[in-house]
Amino acid sequence: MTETTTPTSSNFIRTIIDEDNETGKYDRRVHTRFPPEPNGYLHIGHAKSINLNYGLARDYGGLFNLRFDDTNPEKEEQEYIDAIMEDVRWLGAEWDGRLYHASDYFEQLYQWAEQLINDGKAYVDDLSADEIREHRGTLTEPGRNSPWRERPVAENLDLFRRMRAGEFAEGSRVLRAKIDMASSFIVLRDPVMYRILHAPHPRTGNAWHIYPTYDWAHGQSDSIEGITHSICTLEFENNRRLYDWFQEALGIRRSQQIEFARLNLTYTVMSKRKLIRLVKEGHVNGWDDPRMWTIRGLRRRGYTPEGIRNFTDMIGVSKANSLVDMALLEHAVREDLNARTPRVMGVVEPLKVVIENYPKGQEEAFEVPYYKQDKSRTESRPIPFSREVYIERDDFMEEPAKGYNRLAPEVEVRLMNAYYIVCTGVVKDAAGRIVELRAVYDPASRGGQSPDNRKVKGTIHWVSAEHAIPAEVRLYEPLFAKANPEEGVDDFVENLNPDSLRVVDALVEPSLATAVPGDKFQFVREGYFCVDPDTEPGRLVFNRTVGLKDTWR
RNA sequence: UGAGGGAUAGUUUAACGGCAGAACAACGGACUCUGACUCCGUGAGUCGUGGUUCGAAUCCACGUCCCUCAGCCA
Repeated sequence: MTETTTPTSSNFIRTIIDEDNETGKYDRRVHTRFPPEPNGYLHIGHAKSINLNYGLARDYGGLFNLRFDDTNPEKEEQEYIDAIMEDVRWLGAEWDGRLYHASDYFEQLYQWAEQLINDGKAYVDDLSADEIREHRGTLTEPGRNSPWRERPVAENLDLFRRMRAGEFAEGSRVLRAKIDMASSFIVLRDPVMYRILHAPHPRTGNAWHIYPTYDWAHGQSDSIEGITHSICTLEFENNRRLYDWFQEALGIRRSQQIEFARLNLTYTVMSKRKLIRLVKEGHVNGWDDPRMWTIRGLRRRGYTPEGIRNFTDMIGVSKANSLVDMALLEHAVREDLNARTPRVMGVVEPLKVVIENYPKGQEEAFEVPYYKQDKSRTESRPIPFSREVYIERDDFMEEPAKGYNRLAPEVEVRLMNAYYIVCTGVVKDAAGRIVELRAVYDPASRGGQSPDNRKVKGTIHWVSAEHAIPAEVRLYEPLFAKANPEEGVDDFVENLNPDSLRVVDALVEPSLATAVPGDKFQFVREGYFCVDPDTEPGRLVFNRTVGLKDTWR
């Protein structure tokens, strides 16, 4: 019941794998990987990739690796490595001991580079970064060969070894593949394989003074690990030619790169740079702010791995650029939460109701099941009732609109699981604001059903004033006011939604006193809520994960 | 404007020469001690123009529009 699955529909990648299995291209092996660079936190877009790669391995009886693409020590940190592992694990992707780092292969990569030099397929270039750019040409004009392109093998070898030994200054030389300066694929115009960086690496320390570039490291790492289908995003389509060139030039085990469209979601931005700005400039309270679509943010907000998996299954995979409606994500998580959460009562914006004919000092309790949606579950708890209760401010209208079937003067409604009440009076303050309601109840309707079977228009939730416990409730709206945060402004932060967070003082039923961070509930008629880690003894804090669908209002 | 990719309901996708289907969203109804859930129903689509074919979203040609590439980032 907690596992809500949508059957994974076919997609172009599965079609490719099916064909490969038919032709025996990889001996019917399927081996995928998720290759994050440890320079930031994972977000919902990464979840798409993780679920895709892991799901493929799982469904085809294959293997899934987690591999850190740690080729740039200037940007990468151990802190991110730890956080990423935690998030991948939480999402449910199991790498079963196959945790690797591109840095594990630095020595092998170095040996292969020497092989390419010996084969006349790589050379040390003394040009500066600016000069290399000038020689590269443009989209419409071919590049020019570097004057160092025809260096003898022995000299290349000597220079490359000394680069490794740390003899040269950063930027003074690079190792380049010797391909074709006139190629229409700019990535093939003698791409850089190694740059000199006198920076300590989180894993290899000071062992290296040269570091491989992405293009040089990635395909070879795939080959070493026996990856069959190396899935990445669309912007690497041109790089595939280089990916193939390196594996062919080396004569090593082949793997194939397949590109898919990255996730774009309404009301969000996905670029690392922009995510970092949101955090660094304090527009949100950290990477795990529940308004963020980072894995940590979603987790804190109350999203579940199953809900996220639902979502990634629903959106599918293709090569067309797209913008997914946030409503899909919300639907996916509601579906999961609906199945798994206990139903409790919490009043988000309380309005007191005094039941005048209920004896002062009297109290009673109603035993109410937690899981009305799941007949296999029988847990329940007592909910206390007394003369004064709080109901939702929204559940009363002094002059009810047409079609409104909640409480109003002279109108009878059911207090869920308790009694029928009729509103008999409205108390206002000097400013005319309603501060309290008077009502009478029907003792014969105990439990929420009247012997005469008369119907009431509505059923509303409540808490006993005397027994309810206060809770801070954080209500969220999208972080941006526009579905496309870039729309109509120079800088996306101008589209930040000033009302993305609203904090209210709520009252919840006493059974919630023992709730601990991470616990999830449906506050009946209000939405799904999750206990926030800010909770301390005596101070309950809830996040509203997502509201219920509402066909009224 | 060199090269590489892409275009199917409002959104995301399926269909691989043979009935254009689903989910989300919208709308209507049934049910209901959650205006939820569930169920039923409605509207809504092949970028354009030609061609091949008994038959085209699918194959071909020519267009249009969108995305990517000129980091010693990934």
